[in-house]
Amino acid sequence: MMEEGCKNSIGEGEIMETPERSKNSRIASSIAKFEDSPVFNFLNNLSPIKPVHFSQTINPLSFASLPSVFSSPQLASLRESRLLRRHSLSDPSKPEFSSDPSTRASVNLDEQRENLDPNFKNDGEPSRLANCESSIEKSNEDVLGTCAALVEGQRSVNMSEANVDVLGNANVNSWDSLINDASNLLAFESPNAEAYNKPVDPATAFYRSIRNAIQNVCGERGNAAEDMPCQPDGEIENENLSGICRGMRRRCLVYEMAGGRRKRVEDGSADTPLLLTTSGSASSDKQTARTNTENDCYRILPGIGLHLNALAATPKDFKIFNHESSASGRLLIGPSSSANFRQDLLRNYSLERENDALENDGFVMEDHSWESGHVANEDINPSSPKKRRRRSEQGGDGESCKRCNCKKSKCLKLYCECFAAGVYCVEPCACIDCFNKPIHEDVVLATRKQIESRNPLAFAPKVIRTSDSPSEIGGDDLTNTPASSRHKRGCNCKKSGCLKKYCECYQGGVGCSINCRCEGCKNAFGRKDGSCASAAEHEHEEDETDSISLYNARIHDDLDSQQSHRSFSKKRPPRAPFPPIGSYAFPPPTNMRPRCEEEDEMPHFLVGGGSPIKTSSPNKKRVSPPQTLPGLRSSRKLILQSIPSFPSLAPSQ
DNA sequence: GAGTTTGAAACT
DNA sequence: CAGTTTCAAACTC
Repeated sequence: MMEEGCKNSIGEGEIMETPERSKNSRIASSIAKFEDSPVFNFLNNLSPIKPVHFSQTINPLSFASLPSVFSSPQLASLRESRLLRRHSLSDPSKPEFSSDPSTRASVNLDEQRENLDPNFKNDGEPSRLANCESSIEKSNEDVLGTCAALVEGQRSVNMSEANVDVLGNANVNSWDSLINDASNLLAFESPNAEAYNKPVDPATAFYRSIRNAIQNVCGERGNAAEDMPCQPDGEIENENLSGICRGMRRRCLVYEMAGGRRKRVEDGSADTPLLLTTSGSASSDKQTARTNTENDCYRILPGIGLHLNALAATPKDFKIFNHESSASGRLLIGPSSSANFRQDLLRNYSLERENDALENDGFVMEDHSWESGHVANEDINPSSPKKRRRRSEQGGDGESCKRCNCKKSKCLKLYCECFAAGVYCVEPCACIDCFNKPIHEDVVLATRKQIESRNPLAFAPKVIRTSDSPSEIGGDDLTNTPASSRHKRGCNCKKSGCLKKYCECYQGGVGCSINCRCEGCKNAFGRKDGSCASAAEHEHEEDETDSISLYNARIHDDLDSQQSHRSFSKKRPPRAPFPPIGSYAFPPPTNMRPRCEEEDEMPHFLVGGGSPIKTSSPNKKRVSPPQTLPGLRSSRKLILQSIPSFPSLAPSQ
């Protein structure tokens, strides 16, 4: 059907070309004859091409980051110019200029097929092409498998180096090499003629190896591989990989959503890489259909652990993050765009794999890295309709991305959620005079450094796990309750009763502790005085006894699985490294350790002595969030992921 | 959408 | 360290 559709499409394409040559009556006449031919009619009756299929075919890895690549300014302009070129040659009324993406995709498909096989049009051998496409797809799968092996290998490395800075040299080398490979895979599809033609650099070598593999599969096509679908358009300007990387820089913090699907525990999702997805422009992103599905979104995880600042955005949006949205574009603050790019490649690759797992098993363990209390909060405090409305107002599917509205801080203070979360502001932000943008990277980094000099933990997660010190827990079965996590500094609420999101503890989904200086604490997650929830909450609690039991059970299960997973090299790699954040002055000074679920262990420098963290659990009994499973999951997430990783801070603590 | 409330962050 | 101011999110109307 594909080949037929293609044939049909091409036939139409030729027809469509005719108006341009209307001056040539001879040609017009030929075309008229062709249109009247039975073959033409037959072709016309064939089903249209499914552009998506082709898109997937040429996107073997389906990296979620691809969209970003294509949405990068450079490439966007390239695409634009390409469109313009075609436009100048054809009648705007033709399908290829249709606003209908599918139509356009079809045309592009034709065009790419022509590139793929210059003889396609003339010799009319669609079946051969189809075979080749199929083979290419198969080859791509092989490539994907290879990449999977690479990633898996890297995971193993990371597993064995669980406590080693992911950005450490050893890993960096390994990751670099791996990601370079992935980058090359990406280059495979990039319109980057220069990168393609550049001889002998490792990236090119890898790319060519892929090309050769595909060529082998499509052997009969001879040198067709030289004209792969990814073959850059002739008009495309030369761009090196770094250029692509630049296009990848816009990233979204992915805020997972409470209602997200539950990931399979067995797959070690606990260490799901931080899936900081690239977002790119929505339109182009949609072409990477699979990676842009809702399924993907919920697995994309923010890279900031439980930093409350970032967390705040989670409940705020409470929607499955849709990295497809350009509105949600988010660029992590960091000096190395290429590093970010590579990390994204891996993250997105992991995402893809998770996707596969989901599709295959239909059950993927949910990573709640960010929902934590938010989920619960949202449920508990469903004042959210308004919030949701507000968020939707702010940007549709990109809701899950943090957007600030800073007006005076220039987004260079912790007031700014974006800044505090370690991400650059993006278009959807309503900030004014924003300096939290890549172009002001120096300023951003300097400011962050300054803030950190004032408070080294300023960018550290605010909600931390305190269950690592059982002796200080006071017998509380911390592992069973959200109480095992605490706001590291405590809140200072006076009027909200710690029942609104003004309260960072509440917002973080944790109970107040003796660290808190709150007044009239009624925190549903646990009061400062350790008392139980209010009477009303008790009633609610009783109503949900079963839910709480289930909740506790789940927590146990999660913890158990978490424990067991740690010993498995099979486990996913630690959450992908948070892109280097130069401003994170933690030694090593220029790199912020990725906050990964792997590192749930609260660094003792935080748990132990110098930390203001309360390890004691004032609440023997914790009130389960007034929701059942969603809340439970969220709580679990909080426990599992609220662990910051700032080992380098240990000395100061 | 505008205005108010709130508490963290920043400042003194 | 405490008090005050600034700020932006959360919230209300």
